[in-house]
Amino acid sequence: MTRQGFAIGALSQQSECNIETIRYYERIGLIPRAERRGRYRYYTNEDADRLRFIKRARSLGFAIEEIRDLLRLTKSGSDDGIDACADAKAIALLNLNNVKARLDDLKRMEAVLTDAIGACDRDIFRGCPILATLSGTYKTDEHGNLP
Amino acid sequence: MTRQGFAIGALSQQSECNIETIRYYERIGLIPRAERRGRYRYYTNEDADRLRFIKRARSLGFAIEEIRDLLRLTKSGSDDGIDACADAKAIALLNLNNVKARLDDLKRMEAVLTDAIGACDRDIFRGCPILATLSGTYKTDEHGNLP
DNA sequence: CTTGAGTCTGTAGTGGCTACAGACGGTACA
DNA sequence: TGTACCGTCTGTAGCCACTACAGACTCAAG
Repeated sequence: MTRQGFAIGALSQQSECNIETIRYYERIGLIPRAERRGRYRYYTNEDADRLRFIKRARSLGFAIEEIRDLLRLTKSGSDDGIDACADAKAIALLNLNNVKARLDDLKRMEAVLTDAIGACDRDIFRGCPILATLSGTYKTDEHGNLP
Repeated sequence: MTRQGFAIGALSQQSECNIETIRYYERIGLIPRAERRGRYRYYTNEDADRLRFIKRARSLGFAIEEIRDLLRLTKSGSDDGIDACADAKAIALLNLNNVKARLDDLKRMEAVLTDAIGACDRDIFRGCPILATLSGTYKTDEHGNLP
Protein backbone atom coordinates (compact mmCIF):
# COMPACT_ATOMS: atom_id res chain seq x y z
CA MET A 1 0.00 0.00 0.00
CA THR A 2 2.00 2.96 -1.25
CA ARG A 3 -0.18 5.77 0.09
CA GLN A 4 -3.82 4.92 0.73
CA GLY A 5 -6.40 2.43 -0.40
CA PHE A 6 -5.98 -1.30 -0.58
CA ALA A 7 -5.64 -3.97 -3.20
CA ILE A 8 -8.25 -6.46 -4.28
CA GLY A 9 -7.19 -9.15 -1.83
CA ALA A 10 -7.84 -6.89 1.15
CA LEU A 11 -11.15 -5.79 -0.32
CA SER A 12 -12.07 -9.42 -0.77
CA GLN A 13 -11.44 -10.11 2.91
CA GLN A 14 -13.25 -6.99 4.09
CA SER A 15 -16.32 -7.59 1.96
CA GLU A 16 -16.27 -11.38 2.08
CA CYS A 17 -16.59 -11.36 -1.70
CA ASN A 18 -14.43 -13.63 -3.80
CA ILE A 19 -11.73 -11.80 -5.78
CA GLU A 20 -13.10 -13.24 -9.00
CA THR A 21 -16.53 -12.03 -8.03
CA ILE A 22 -15.28 -8.51 -7.44
CA ARG A 23 -13.65 -8.45 -10.87
CA TYR A 24 -16.86 -9.87 -12.30
CA TYR A 25 -18.90 -7.10 -10.69
CA GLU A 26 -16.57 -4.54 -12.21
CA ARG A 27 -16.88 -6.20 -15.60
CA ILE A 28 -20.66 -5.98 -15.54
CA GLY A 29 -20.57 -2.44 -14.19
CA LEU A 30 -22.13 -3.19 -10.79
CA ILE A 31 -19.18 -1.47 -9.15
CA PRO A 32 -17.27 1.30 -10.89
CA ARG A 33 -13.98 0.62 -12.61
CA ALA A 34 -11.39 0.72 -9.84
CA GLU A 35 -8.65 3.32 -9.70
CA ARG A 36 -5.38 1.80 -10.85
CA ARG A 37 -1.86 2.28 -9.62
CA GLY A 38 0.27 0.59 -12.19
CA ARG A 39 -1.79 -2.38 -13.28
CA TYR A 40 -3.26 -3.09 -9.87
CA ARG A 41 -6.72 -2.05 -8.72
CA TYR A 42 -6.86 0.06 -5.56
CA TYR A 43 -9.93 0.55 -3.42
CA THR A 44 -11.31 2.83 -0.72
CA ASN A 45 -13.60 2.21 2.25
CA GLU A 46 -16.45 3.48 0.12
CA ASP A 47 -15.83 0.64 -2.33
CA ALA A 48 -15.86 -1.81 0.57
CA ASP A 49 -19.20 -0.41 1.77
CA ARG A 50 -20.69 -0.75 -1.68
CA LEU A 51 -19.51 -4.31 -1.95
CA ARG A 52 -20.89 -5.23 1.48
CA PHE A 53 -24.21 -3.71 0.40
CA ILE A 54 -24.17 -5.95 -2.66
CA LYS A 55 -23.20 -8.98 -0.61
CA ARG A 56 -26.08 -8.44 1.83
CA ALA A 57 -28.53 -7.86 -0.98
CA ARG A 58 -27.41 -11.04 -2.74
CA SER A 59 -27.79 -12.99 0.49
CA LEU A 60 -31.38 -11.73 0.67
CA GLY A 61 -32.06 -13.04 -2.81
CA PHE A 62 -32.00 -9.81 -4.80
CA ALA A 63 -30.97 -10.22 -8.41
CA ILE A 64 -28.03 -8.30 -9.80
CA GLU A 65 -30.28 -5.98 -11.80
CA GLU A 66 -32.37 -5.25 -8.71
CA ILE A 67 -29.22 -4.46 -6.80
CA ARG A 68 -28.19 -2.11 -9.57
CA ASP A 69 -31.46 -0.26 -9.04
CA LEU A 70 -31.13 -0.29 -5.25
CA LEU A 71 -27.63 1.13 -5.46
CA ARG A 72 -28.91 3.92 -7.67
CA LEU A 73 -31.53 4.71 -5.04
CA THR A 74 -28.92 5.09 -2.33
CA LYS A 75 -27.28 7.77 -4.42
CA SER A 76 -30.41 9.82 -5.04
CA GLY A 77 -30.45 13.17 -3.23
CA SER A 78 -32.17 13.56 0.13
CA ASP A 79 -35.07 15.36 -1.56
CA ASP A 80 -35.98 12.12 -3.28
CA GLY A 81 -35.85 10.19 -0.01
CA ILE A 82 -39.52 9.31 0.08
CA ASP A 83 -39.63 8.34 -3.57
CA ALA A 84 -36.47 6.30 -3.18
CA CYS A 85 -37.95 4.46 -0.21
CA ALA A 86 -41.12 3.69 -2.14
CA ASP A 87 -39.02 2.40 -5.04
CA ALA A 88 -36.88 0.31 -2.72
CA LYS A 89 -40.00 -1.11 -1.13
CA ALA A 90 -41.41 -2.08 -4.52
CA ILE A 91 -38.21 -3.89 -5.45
CA ALA A 92 -38.10 -5.62 -2.08
CA LEU A 93 -41.72 -6.71 -2.45
CA LEU A 94 -41.05 -8.26 -5.83
CA ASN A 95 -38.13 -10.13 -4.35
CA LEU A 96 -40.15 -11.21 -1.34
CA ASN A 97 -42.81 -12.66 -3.60
CA ASN A 98 -40.14 -14.48 -5.52
CA VAL A 99 -38.70 -15.86 -2.29
CA LYS A 100 -42.15 -16.95 -1.13
CA ALA A 101 -42.82 -18.75 -4.40
CA ARG A 102 -39.54 -20.60 -4.11
CA LEU A 103 -40.37 -21.42 -0.49
CA ASP A 104 -43.69 -22.93 -1.48
CA ASP A 105 -41.99 -25.03 -4.11
CA LEU A 106 -39.36 -26.28 -1.71
CA LYS A 107 -41.91 -27.04 1.01
CA ARG A 108 -43.82 -29.22 -1.43
CA MET A 109 -40.61 -30.99 -2.42
CA GLU A 110 -39.68 -31.51 1.21
CA ALA A 111 -43.06 -33.01 2.03
CA VAL A 112 -43.04 -35.47 -0.86
CA LEU A 113 -39.43 -36.48 -0.30
CA THR A 114 -39.90 -36.93 3.44
CA ASP A 115 -42.96 -39.03 2.78
CA ALA A 116 -41.27 -41.26 0.23
CA ILE A 117 -38.14 -41.71 2.31
CA GLY A 118 -40.25 -42.48 5.38
CA ALA A 119 -42.12 -45.12 3.41
CA CYS A 120 -38.84 -46.94 2.77
CA ASP A 121 -38.56 -47.71 6.46
CA ARG A 122 -42.23 -48.06 7.28
CA ASP A 123 -43.93 -49.76 4.41
CA ILE A 124 -43.67 -53.26 3.19
CA PHE A 125 -44.13 -52.27 -0.38
CA ARG A 126 -43.77 -54.21 -3.58
CA GLY A 127 -40.76 -52.33 -4.86
CA CYS A 128 -39.11 -49.09 -3.83
CA PRO A 129 -41.39 -46.26 -2.63
CA ILE A 130 -39.00 -43.65 -3.95
CA LEU A 131 -38.77 -45.10 -7.42
CA ALA A 132 -42.52 -45.72 -7.33
CA THR A 133 -43.13 -42.09 -6.42
CA LEU A 134 -41.07 -40.98 -9.37
CA SER A 135 -42.81 -43.47 -11.62
CA GLY A 136 -46.19 -42.10 -10.57
CA THR A 137 -47.34 -45.43 -9.15
CA TYR A 138 -47.29 -44.58 -5.47
CA LYS A 139 -49.66 -42.60 -3.31
CA THR A 140 -51.32 -40.75 -6.10
CA ASP A 141 -54.31 -38.52 -5.38
CA GLU A 142 -57.82 -38.97 -6.76
CA HIS A 143 -56.74 -37.61 -10.14
CA GLY A 144 -53.79 -39.98 -10.36
CA ASN A 145 -51.34 -37.12 -9.84
CA LEU A 146 -48.55 -36.86 -7.35
CA PRO A 147 -49.07 -34.15 -4.79
CA MET B 1 -48.22 -41.27 -37.60
CA THR B 2 -47.46 -43.83 -40.28
CA ARG B 3 -47.48 -47.00 -38.20
CA GLN B 4 -46.86 -46.63 -34.49
CA GLY B 5 -45.16 -44.24 -32.12
CA PHE B 6 -45.49 -40.51 -32.05
CA ALA B 7 -43.42 -37.49 -32.90
CA ILE B 8 -41.75 -35.12 -30.49
CA GLY B 9 -44.68 -32.71 -30.29
CA ALA B 10 -46.99 -35.42 -28.99
CA LEU B 11 -44.35 -36.60 -26.54
CA SER B 12 -43.95 -33.03 -25.36
CA GLN B 13 -47.68 -32.82 -24.62
CA GLN B 14 -47.83 -36.22 -22.92
CA SER B 15 -44.82 -35.60 -20.72
CA GLU B 16 -45.30 -31.87 -20.23
CA CYS B 17 -41.67 -31.40 -21.20
CA ASN B 18 -40.67 -28.68 -23.62
CA ILE B 19 -39.62 -29.96 -27.04
CA GLU B 20 -36.27 -28.23 -26.69
CA THR B 21 -35.83 -29.88 -23.30
CA ILE B 22 -36.50 -33.33 -24.76
CA ARG B 23 -33.88 -32.76 -27.44
CA TYR B 24 -31.54 -31.47 -24.75
CA TYR B 25 -32.07 -34.62 -22.67
CA GLU B 26 -31.24 -36.72 -25.70
CA ARG B 27 -28.12 -34.68 -26.36
CA ILE B 28 -26.80 -35.25 -22.83
CA GLY B 29 -27.80 -38.92 -22.93
CA LEU B 30 -30.47 -38.77 -20.23
CA ILE B 31 -32.89 -40.39 -22.64
CA PRO B 32 -31.69 -42.72 -25.39
CA ARG B 33 -31.30 -41.52 -28.94
CA ALA B 34 -34.78 -41.76 -30.41
CA GLU B 35 -35.64 -44.08 -33.25
CA ARG B 36 -35.85 -42.12 -36.50
CA ARG B 37 -38.18 -42.45 -39.42
CA GLY B 38 -36.68 -40.23 -42.05
CA ARG B 39 -35.28 -37.30 -40.12
CA TYR B 40 -37.98 -37.23 -37.47
CA ARG B 41 -37.72 -38.73 -34.00
CA TYR B 42 -40.41 -41.25 -33.10
CA TYR B 43 -41.28 -42.31 -29.58
CA THR B 44 -43.09 -45.07 -27.68
CA ASN B 45 -45.11 -45.08 -24.48
CA GLU B 46 -42.01 -46.29 -22.69
CA ASP B 47 -40.23 -43.11 -23.73
CA ALA B 48 -43.14 -41.08 -22.40
CA ASP B 49 -42.95 -42.93 -19.06
CA ARG B 50 -39.26 -42.27 -18.80
CA LEU B 51 -39.76 -38.60 -19.52
CA ARG B 52 -42.54 -38.30 -16.94
CA PHE B 53 -40.22 -39.95 -14.44
CA ILE B 54 -37.60 -37.33 -15.21
CA LYS B 55 -40.14 -34.53 -15.02
CA ARG B 56 -41.36 -35.65 -11.59
CA ALA B 57 -37.82 -36.06 -10.32
CA ARG B 58 -36.86 -32.58 -11.54
CA SER B 59 -39.93 -31.13 -9.85
CA LEU B 60 -38.72 -32.73 -6.62
CA GLY B 61 -35.37 -31.04 -6.97
CA PHE B 62 -33.23 -33.95 -8.12
CA ALA B 63 -30.25 -32.97 -10.24
CA ILE B 64 -29.81 -34.41 -13.71
CA GLU B 65 -26.94 -36.64 -12.59
CA GLU B 66 -29.01 -37.96 -9.70
CA ILE B 67 -31.82 -38.71 -12.11
CA ARG B 68 -29.39 -40.56 -14.32
CA ASP B 69 -28.57 -42.76 -11.33
CA LEU B 70 -32.22 -43.20 -10.36
CA LEU B 71 -33.11 -44.25 -13.88
CA ARG B 72 -30.34 -46.82 -13.81
CA LEU B 73 -31.81 -48.20 -10.58
CA THR B 74 -35.21 -48.70 -12.16
CA LYS B 75 -33.57 -50.91 -14.75
CA SER B 76 -31.70 -53.16 -12.32
CA GLY B 77 -33.09 -56.70 -12.13
CA SER B 78 -35.61 -57.67 -9.45
CA ASP B 79 -32.85 -59.50 -7.54
CA ASP B 80 -31.21 -56.16 -6.87
CA GLY B 81 -34.47 -54.69 -5.61
CA ILE B 82 -33.35 -54.17 -2.04
CA ASP B 83 -29.99 -52.73 -3.04
CA ALA B 84 -31.65 -50.47 -5.58
CA CYS B 85 -34.07 -49.19 -2.96
CA ALA B 86 -31.23 -48.47 -0.54
CA ASP B 87 -29.40 -46.61 -3.29
CA ALA B 88 -32.51 -44.67 -4.23
CA LYS B 89 -33.04 -43.76 -0.59
CA ALA B 90 -29.48 -42.51 -0.29
CA ILE B 91 -29.89 -40.29 -3.34
CA ALA B 92 -33.24 -39.03 -2.08
CA LEU B 93 -31.75 -38.23 1.32
CA LEU B 94 -28.97 -36.20 -0.24
CA ASN B 95 -31.55 -34.28 -2.20
CA LEU B 96 -33.75 -33.80 0.84
CA ASN B 97 -30.85 -32.32 2.75
CA ASN B 98 -30.17 -30.02 -0.15
CA VAL B 99 -33.82 -28.96 -0.20
CA LYS B 100 -33.80 -28.37 3.54
CA ALA B 101 -30.69 -26.22 3.32
CA ARG B 102 -32.29 -24.11 0.61
CA LEU B 103 -35.46 -23.88 2.70
CA ASP B 104 -33.52 -22.57 5.69
CA ASP B 105 -31.85 -19.99 3.49
CA LEU B 106 -35.13 -18.82 2.02
CA LYS B 107 -36.84 -18.68 5.42
CA ARG B 108 -34.10 -16.40 6.67
CA MET B 109 -34.48 -14.20 3.58
CA GLU B 110 -38.23 -14.09 4.00
CA ALA B 111 -37.95 -13.05 7.64
CA VAL B 112 -35.49 -10.23 6.98
CA LEU B 113 -37.37 -8.96 3.95
CA THR B 114 -40.73 -9.06 5.69
CA ASP B 115 -39.24 -7.20 8.60
CA ALA B 116 -37.66 -4.49 6.47
CA ILE B 117 -40.75 -4.02 4.33
CA GLY B 118 -42.94 -3.87 7.41
CA ALA B 119 -40.69 -1.18 8.85
CA CYS B 120 -41.38 1.01 5.84
CA ASP B 121 -45.01 1.33 6.90
CA ARG B 122 -44.52 1.21 10.64
CA ASP B 123 -41.41 3.10 11.53
CA ILE B 124 -40.64 6.72 11.37
CA PHE B 125 -37.05 6.18 10.48
CA ARG B 126 -34.42 8.56 9.30
CA GLY B 127 -34.09 7.15 5.82
CA CYS B 128 -35.34 3.99 4.19
CA PRO B 129 -35.40 0.83 6.33
CA ILE B 130 -34.76 -1.35 3.29
CA LEU B 131 -31.74 0.57 2.10
CA ALA B 132 -30.57 0.80 5.72
CA THR B 133 -30.88 -2.95 6.10
CA LEU B 134 -28.74 -3.46 3.02
CA SER B 135 -26.25 -0.86 4.22
CA GLY B 136 -25.92 -2.69 7.54
CA THR B 137 -27.15 0.29 9.56
CA TYR B 138 -30.52 -1.05 10.62
CA LYS B 139 -31.53 -3.55 13.28
CA THR B 140 -28.16 -5.15 13.65
CA ASP B 141 -27.54 -7.72 16.37
CA GLU B 142 -25.06 -7.40 19.26
CA HIS B 143 -22.18 -8.15 16.90
CA GLY B 144 -23.29 -5.54 14.41
CA ASN B 145 -24.35 -8.17 11.91
CA LEU B 146 -27.61 -8.51 10.12
CA PRO B 147 -29.57 -11.62 11.05
C1' DC C 1 -49.37 -27.17 -55.99
C1' DT C 2 -49.51 -24.52 -52.28
C1' DT C 3 -49.96 -23.60 -47.61
C1' DG C 4 -48.99 -24.08 -43.02
C1' DA C 5 -47.66 -26.59 -39.19
C1' DG C 6 -44.26 -29.47 -37.44
C1' DT C 7 -39.56 -30.79 -37.10
C1' DC C 8 -34.58 -30.61 -37.95
C1' DT C 9 -29.49 -29.04 -36.73
C1' DG C 10 -26.47 -25.95 -34.73
C1' DT C 11 -25.34 -22.29 -32.01
C1' DA C 12 -25.71 -18.83 -28.56
C1' DG C 13 -27.76 -16.85 -24.54
C1' DT C 14 -29.45 -16.90 -19.52
C1' DG C 15 -27.64 -15.86 -14.19
C1' DG C 16 -24.09 -15.49 -11.21
C1' DC C 17 -20.45 -16.78 -10.58
C1' DT C 18 -15.92 -19.91 -10.55
C1' DA C 19 -11.66 -21.79 -12.36
C1' DC C 20 -8.16 -21.93 -14.74
C1' DA C 21 -3.57 -20.62 -17.79
C1' DG C 22 0.13 -17.96 -18.36
C1' DA C 23 2.14 -13.48 -17.72
C1' DC C 24 3.50 -9.71 -14.82
C1' DG C 25 4.39 -6.96 -10.08
C1' DG C 26 6.15 -6.27 -5.63
C1' DT C 27 8.50 -7.44 -1.51
C1' DA C 28 11.22 -10.03 2.05
C1' DC C 29 15.25 -12.02 2.98
C1' DA C 30 20.14 -13.94 1.96
C1' DT D 1 21.94 -8.30 -6.40
C1' DG D 2 19.63 -12.43 -6.70
C1' DT D 3 15.81 -15.28 -5.88
C1' DA D 4 11.81 -17.09 -4.00
C1' DC D 5 7.21 -16.48 -3.50
C1' DC D 6 2.92 -14.52 -3.21
C1' DG D 7 -0.41 -11.37 -5.23
C1' DT D 8 -2.45 -9.62 -9.16
C1' DC D 9 -3.37 -9.18 -14.10
C1' DT D 10 -6.14 -10.46 -18.60
C1' DG D 11 -8.73 -13.53 -21.15
C1' DT D 12 -11.27 -17.39 -21.75
C1' DA D 13 -14.00 -21.33 -20.70
C1' DG D 14 -16.87 -23.95 -17.65
C1' DC D 15 -20.90 -24.74 -14.51
C1' DC D 16 -26.38 -26.02 -14.40
C1' DA D 17 -30.53 -26.79 -16.78
C1' DC D 18 -32.48 -25.19 -19.87
C1' DT D 19 -34.39 -21.71 -23.60
C1' DA D 20 -34.38 -19.25 -27.88
C1' DC D 21 -33.45 -18.44 -31.96
C1' DA D 22 -32.12 -18.91 -37.43
C1' DG D 23 -32.67 -21.09 -41.38
C1' DA D 24 -33.56 -25.39 -43.61
C1' DC D 25 -36.36 -29.46 -44.20
C1' DT D 26 -40.62 -32.63 -44.22
C1' DC D 27 -45.21 -33.84 -44.50
C1' DA D 28 -50.17 -33.98 -44.79
C1' DA D 29 -54.40 -31.57 -46.01
C1' DG D 30 -56.98 -28.97 -49.15
